[in-house]
Amino acid sequence: MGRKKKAELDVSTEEKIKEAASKVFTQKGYAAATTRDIAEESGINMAMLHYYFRSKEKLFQMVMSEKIQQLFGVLIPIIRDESTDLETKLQLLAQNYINMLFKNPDLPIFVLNELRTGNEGPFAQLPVKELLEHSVLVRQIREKKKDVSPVHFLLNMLGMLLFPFIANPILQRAGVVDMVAFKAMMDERKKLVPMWIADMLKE
Amino acid sequence: MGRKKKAELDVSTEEKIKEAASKVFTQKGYAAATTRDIAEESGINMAMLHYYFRSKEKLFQMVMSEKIQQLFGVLIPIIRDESTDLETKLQLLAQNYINMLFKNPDLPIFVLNELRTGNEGPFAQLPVKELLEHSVLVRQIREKKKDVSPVHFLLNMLGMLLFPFIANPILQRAGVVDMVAFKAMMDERKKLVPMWIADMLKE
DNA sequence: GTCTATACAAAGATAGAC
DNA sequence: GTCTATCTTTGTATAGAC
Repeated sequence: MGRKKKAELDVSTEEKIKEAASKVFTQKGYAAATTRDIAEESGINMAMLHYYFRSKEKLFQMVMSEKIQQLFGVLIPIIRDESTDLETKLQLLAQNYINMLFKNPDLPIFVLNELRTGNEGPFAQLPVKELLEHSVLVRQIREKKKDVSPVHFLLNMLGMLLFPFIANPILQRAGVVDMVAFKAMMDERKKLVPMWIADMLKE
Repeated sequence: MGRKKKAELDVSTEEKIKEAASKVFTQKGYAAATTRDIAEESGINMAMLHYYFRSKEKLFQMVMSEKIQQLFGVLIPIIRDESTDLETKLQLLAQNYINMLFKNPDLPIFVLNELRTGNEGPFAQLPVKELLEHSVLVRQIREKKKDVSPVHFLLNMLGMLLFPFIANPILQRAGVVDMVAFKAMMDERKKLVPMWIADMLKE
């Protein structure tokens, strides 16, 4: 049994901790999550947390970096693709983003809230400025619509995709939709949102 | 000096605590906020917190109720107004909501995050179902556009209004906009968003 | 009503045995 | 590498004097 091997047959302890941390941090937020929660969730004890990661803070940084990648990573290749036209990009963005959000419904609020309350670090990774000002998508938008800043349309797009997931808990609790109806609605939006945005870019 | 009088010349202790609590809870979130923070911020000591409110939790409930009112209260009278037409409503919603969000930029993520992480209570106050299914605004939308659920348009509207404020910290840190540019952009959106929504409702 | 001092619990970190 | 037991700090709640 190689003790220091990184890739074991079963999931390594380090990986188990990371997964548990990811789950607990996302559900409760950084401040409310305790190392005891995480230890329990991963089936090991607190001493191991300290052995692998040195502190709650370090562990959180690790999780956060991944989450930010999850939240924006899908978008980047599509935005930069030279070979697809604007309409195609809008459709791909809507489909991929909604699919990703179905798998990680808590992600947006969690990330944005942690950012807001001070844990800012890992955002430096993202080439936000380039994506919003010099990407292929932005160039294509500029060609179509010269009198309004492309940033408006990107905010519209993301807002229309993300906001329903943010509002979902409220909608469900109020009985406006159940899980099935919400899923159906978001599937409709995969077609509707790109269409609406395309219309905004006309004339 | 009437000791039990509620309305004094200067701000009452109770009010000072509430204001401090509002500030600290909003900035840090429930879990990260401490009663020590709040006491210090309000210039009094922790014992007073317990004297006026019985616990951190109770104090939070109080703050939260107000926040939810702030976040949705402006919208309700506009949505229910029998005397205005659809276009007017869209314009009023955009203007009033953006103005409110300028004054309380942290509000949306804070409230939605606290809701997400479990403090659900005070949302029962809001007549969400009625507003989204039987309000005057919804009726007016249905008359214009019969083949798509009104909920889609309300999500679009709120998404386009709220999301920029949610994304603002990221935009500013990335250097896409500064405070002045963001303000200018949101002022543009007061006209643009109602226009876009109106276009979605055409034909 | 307001303060100082303190009880009590929870949480992060770590020592030391195996 | 992994565990149990414990130290230390921080946070909520409260007792008791004024």
